[in-house]
Amino acid sequence: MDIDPVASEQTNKNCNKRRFSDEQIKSLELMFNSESRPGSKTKQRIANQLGLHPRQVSVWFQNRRARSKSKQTERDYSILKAHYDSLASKFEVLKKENQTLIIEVQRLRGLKERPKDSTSDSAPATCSSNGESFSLSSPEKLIAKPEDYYTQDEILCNDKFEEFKSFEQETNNQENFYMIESADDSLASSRNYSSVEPTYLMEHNCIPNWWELWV
Amino acid sequence: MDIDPVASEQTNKNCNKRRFSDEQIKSLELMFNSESRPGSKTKQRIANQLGLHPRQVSVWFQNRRARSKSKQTERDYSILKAHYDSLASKFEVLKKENQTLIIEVQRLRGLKERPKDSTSDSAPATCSSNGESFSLSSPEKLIAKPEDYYTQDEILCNDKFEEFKSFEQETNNQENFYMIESADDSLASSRNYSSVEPTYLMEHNCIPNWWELWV
DNA sequence: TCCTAATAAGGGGTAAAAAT
DNA sequence: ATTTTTACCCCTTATTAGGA
Repeated sequence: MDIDPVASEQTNKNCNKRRFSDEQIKSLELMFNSESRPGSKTKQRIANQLGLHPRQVSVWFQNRRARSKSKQTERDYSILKAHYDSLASKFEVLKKENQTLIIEVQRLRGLKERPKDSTSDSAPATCSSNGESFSLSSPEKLIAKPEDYYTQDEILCNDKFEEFKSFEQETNNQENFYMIESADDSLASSRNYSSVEPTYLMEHNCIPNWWELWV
Repeated sequence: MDIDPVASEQTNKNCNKRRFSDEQIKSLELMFNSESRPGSKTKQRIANQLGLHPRQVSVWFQNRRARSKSKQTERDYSILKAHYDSLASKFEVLKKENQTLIIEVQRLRGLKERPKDSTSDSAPATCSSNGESFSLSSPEKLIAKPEDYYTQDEILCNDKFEEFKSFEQETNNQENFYMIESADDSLASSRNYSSVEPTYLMEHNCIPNWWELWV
């Protein structure tokens, strides 16, 4: 009833899902690169060339387009993530500079109002080198800044993404570094780090991940 | 050798591509919500309940998991984008504050060294509003950033990034505003602040970011 | 009638359990 | 210890429903 046997060596009658040969795939990919949406006649030509039904060629291009699109979503993610990381880095730099400026302002004000003071030697208190102390909690404590909160918040989220997007992990120990400052309850959701399933999907672990909770 | 148990491999006589009924789908979805990877016996039970081959149930769950995973990527994207936006907004706030601080420092220094100065008359002179370059070079020029390497070639071809780009661009205006004060690095980079020792700020631009260390 | 989105199913590859 | 079975992943082919 269905498929005509025109160009089919393989019985296409039943849903024989034989993969196309490597050459066929190669040619199709080549055509796809030059034109992802060929017209009917082009498809017909391709079909004749490769010994496929025009219908198969059509379907192949459709599927190929869909595949391309879905792959692009992943690429979008990593690009956006790169931008996020970059921005986070800049954020940190800016924050440190901000701290420096605050200290400088204090120093200058001290100079202005008092002859000299040793308030400026408190500069590099917590923002020392190594990675863990990154999220130094509010170095601007000198002058109460309303922005103090966003450090942990942002960084934590960033790490969450690191966690659940990395395909191979094995490094579950770095959670400590933000746990240090997450002593308060505001980060209760971090319990999920232990259940983030590194291998593609959740295993027998039936705990839903945090991002699944609001679908 | 053949598999008699539940999930018999018996090829469906014909490729019944009929979609499952809405009821079947509904039940399956319900089961999936409670358990995305049912065991054989569960699948058998479901199959019996819904009048499907165990094989079909198995396949359905597999496909459903795959679907879930790919949707997850999209959700990750929007979550990440939300975080990006949030961080960007905080970045802007911080930047404005930074500018205020710079002006204040200038004012204080002016007070100290000269009787008076009008350094605070910086107006948004150059609000360039041209379009597409997301990786506009500016916002962080005040401190040389190694992350500037991501250039627009990765960005183009992304329709998803349209909003993203436009946001970046819209935040650009204030950057220019800020740049006025920091056109030369004499003020912007805290390097010149004599009292505070800010070398830790920008000496190691090429150090990988802390979150890159364990990706 | 073209398309896209969703989806059922085939088939290869693989890891771990079960059987030899 | 090896082979076989089983279950699952990934990717693919094909079908169906619906939109412009």
